[in-house]
Amino acid sequence: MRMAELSAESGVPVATIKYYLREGLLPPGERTSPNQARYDREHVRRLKLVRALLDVGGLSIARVREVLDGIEEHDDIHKVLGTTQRALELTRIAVDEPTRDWAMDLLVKVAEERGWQLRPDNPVVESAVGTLGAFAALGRTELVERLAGYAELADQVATLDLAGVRGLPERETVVEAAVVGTVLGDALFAALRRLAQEHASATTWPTLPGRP
Amino acid sequence: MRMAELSAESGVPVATIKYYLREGLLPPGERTSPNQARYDREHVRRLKLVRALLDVGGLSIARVREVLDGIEEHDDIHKVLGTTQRALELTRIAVDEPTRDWAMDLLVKVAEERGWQLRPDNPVVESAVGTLGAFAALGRTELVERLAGYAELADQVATLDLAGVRGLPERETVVEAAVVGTVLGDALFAALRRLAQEHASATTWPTLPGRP
DNA sequence: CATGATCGGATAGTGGAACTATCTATTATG
DNA sequence: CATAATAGATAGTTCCACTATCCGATCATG
Repeated sequence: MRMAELSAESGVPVATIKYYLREGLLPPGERTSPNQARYDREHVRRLKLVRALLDVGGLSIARVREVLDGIEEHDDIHKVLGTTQRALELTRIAVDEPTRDWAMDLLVKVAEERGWQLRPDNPVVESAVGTLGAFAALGRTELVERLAGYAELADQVATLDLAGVRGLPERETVVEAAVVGTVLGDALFAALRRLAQEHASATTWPTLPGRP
Repeated sequence: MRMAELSAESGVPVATIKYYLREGLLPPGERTSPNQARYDREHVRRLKLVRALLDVGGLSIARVREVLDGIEEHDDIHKVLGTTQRALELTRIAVDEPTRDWAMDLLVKVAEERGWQLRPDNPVVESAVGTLGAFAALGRTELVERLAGYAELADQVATLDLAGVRGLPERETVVEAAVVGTVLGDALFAALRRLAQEHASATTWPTLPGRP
């Protein structure tokens, strides 16, 4: 397979493929002569993965490279997932000290309840605290009453997530499935949640009208 | 309150506030003379909302404007939520016809199971189909077996979401709470899901090592 | 009431990200 | 052998979210 075919197969323009090659998102093709190369299904597959991470996952080029490098090294699934989670760089919002402390306390309490262990260097903890802080800054503190409920549901979702990667044949498959599941999983669940919200909203307020 | 104080209060630079004013993300202050204006707590609050939508929600300036305009008009909570969901513009990925059909069939089946009604002009449906298509393109079709499970959990999450906005005093509060909940809720649940995944992963593969 | 800081508003500039286009020298193909 | 495609290098483009600079008016202070 040559460049033009790879482009046609994947739907990615030639110039863009060259850009991804330069950026290290796509391994170079197999050389057939000093300035010619050949590509295969693996390249098509990788290209689809890159587009999914970019378009669906909303990652930047630099983050995609980090994730892919993590898959490549694949010495420990936890490390790969750690890299992936870091690459997703959820939230980074500034919040004042008291709000931050409030949010951290809240999270610690819920985590204890669920048996989660929070390591302070975990960027996900930062994200969660930042998001909780943003809620608080907007006056939505009644969230507290529901947080434990969300945490319990998150546990159930995570169990389903794990079921999806358990029992896969090869370890590289496991790693890649975990990455895909992590990145695309958010987008999928968010969409399902919207549909469910619409349904719930329509049944709760069948024809809630204009002003009170 | 004048510009400098508004900036100090919100942590947003003066130049940026002016930019938001130009872009219509922040209503103009109350005129005290032809070229002076005064701002109040509402402006601080709005500014925090804007930053949350930008930083946590990851919306673009243009999308934030759409959402805010939706809140302003607030004639029907469903319309506001519709605008918000459109503004979140989840996924937009190209997928070939057969894959698309497969994904749509799958989604329709699950929606019927749950009593959700899918209107074809709903952009969320587009998102869901695109994401499912991306999974399929990457060979992760075993997702099918778990989709109904995710949908059920999405229903439960949505029920919790609704509980958070029900019983709020004023209707503008309801609308704003719904918007905040929709945008920040994704970020929060994604973070919780990560923490839960780490927990589940650590207990499933306590010390899963290098290569097989 | 003078004067220096701050203001609103207009306009222009900046830096990063993700491509996209052009060029050159080579290689493949009918 | 003529035409087209290729790899690789470099430069250019577009969009976005700011950021900086000016200007003339206004405020706050002594």
